[in-house]
Amino acid sequence: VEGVIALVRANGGRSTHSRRIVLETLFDGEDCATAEEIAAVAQRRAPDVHLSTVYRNLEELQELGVVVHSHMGHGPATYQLASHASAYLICDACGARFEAPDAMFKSLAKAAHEQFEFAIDPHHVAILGRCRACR
Amino acid sequence: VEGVIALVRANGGRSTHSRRIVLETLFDGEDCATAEEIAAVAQRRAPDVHLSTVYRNLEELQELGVVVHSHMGHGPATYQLASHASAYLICDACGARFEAPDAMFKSLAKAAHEQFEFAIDPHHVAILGRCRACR
DNA sequence: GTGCTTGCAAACGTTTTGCAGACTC
DNA sequence: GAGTCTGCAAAACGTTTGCAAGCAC
Repeated sequence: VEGVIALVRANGGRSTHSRRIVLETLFDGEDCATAEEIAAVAQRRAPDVHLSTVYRNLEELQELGVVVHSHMGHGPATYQLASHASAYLICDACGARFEAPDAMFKSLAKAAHEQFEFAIDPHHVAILGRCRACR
Repeated sequence: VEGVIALVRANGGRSTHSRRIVLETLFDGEDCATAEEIAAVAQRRAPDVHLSTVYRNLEELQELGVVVHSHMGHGPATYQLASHASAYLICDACGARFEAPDAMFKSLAKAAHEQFEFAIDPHHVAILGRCRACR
């Protein structure tokens, strides 16, 4: 937490109350929260932390490489610490979420590189499909 | 084109001017158009075809299995005939789009099924990453 | 005091919805 | 005539932006 604040500072940023609370929320909370969820939790500690401030801080933290976002099917984007990032499988019908090990994407990554010289980022968008129960 | 209209009818739908034009646009146009693009093309033939009508028709055609949509990175969703559906790789930086053969997803599909009994739909969301030029 | 940050409100782009009239059957 | 479909306007949704006041340094 303090380490990130130091990094923010090293890049000309400042150590503000809101920034700290957003960061703490990210470290405390479960993985993969939407901006709105993060704001809600942060507001329990400081009611004035505004949703737009959360968005702005998340964007800055992404530029610093501390945070990444991913698109989980149809809903809003979710944010998490870069160190916790992972790929997900999401059921289109019931929303069930499975954390997919990176190894699962190895051969897709290889094929994409061989055929198109394309480097996939499996964390950035969740793969949609159908879970067992919904099939 | 007529076949789909027949299918629509079989499901209690009606053969309207707008419906026909949206369908023709889908068959004529290139793959993967946004709702707005489809509306723009349709409006060249019939200026009154409204964007919301396009959305409504696309949704109905999806329920019938004639059309599918996919999410192409950050932009709006795109629509295409189910028979033309394919997976895509999209460069996060420049937007370059590569059509990925389904075979590329075979081992990911297998792994997802073995580990989670999850059936992936590789067409529904494009895989993001970086193309050669942007790396 | 400089200038980064914030809260708020208002805009944005995409998609959905409510409604009265128009159309298909 | 019954019921679907349309155009339009307005709302909804997630996200971004402009601005004046506030805070960190």
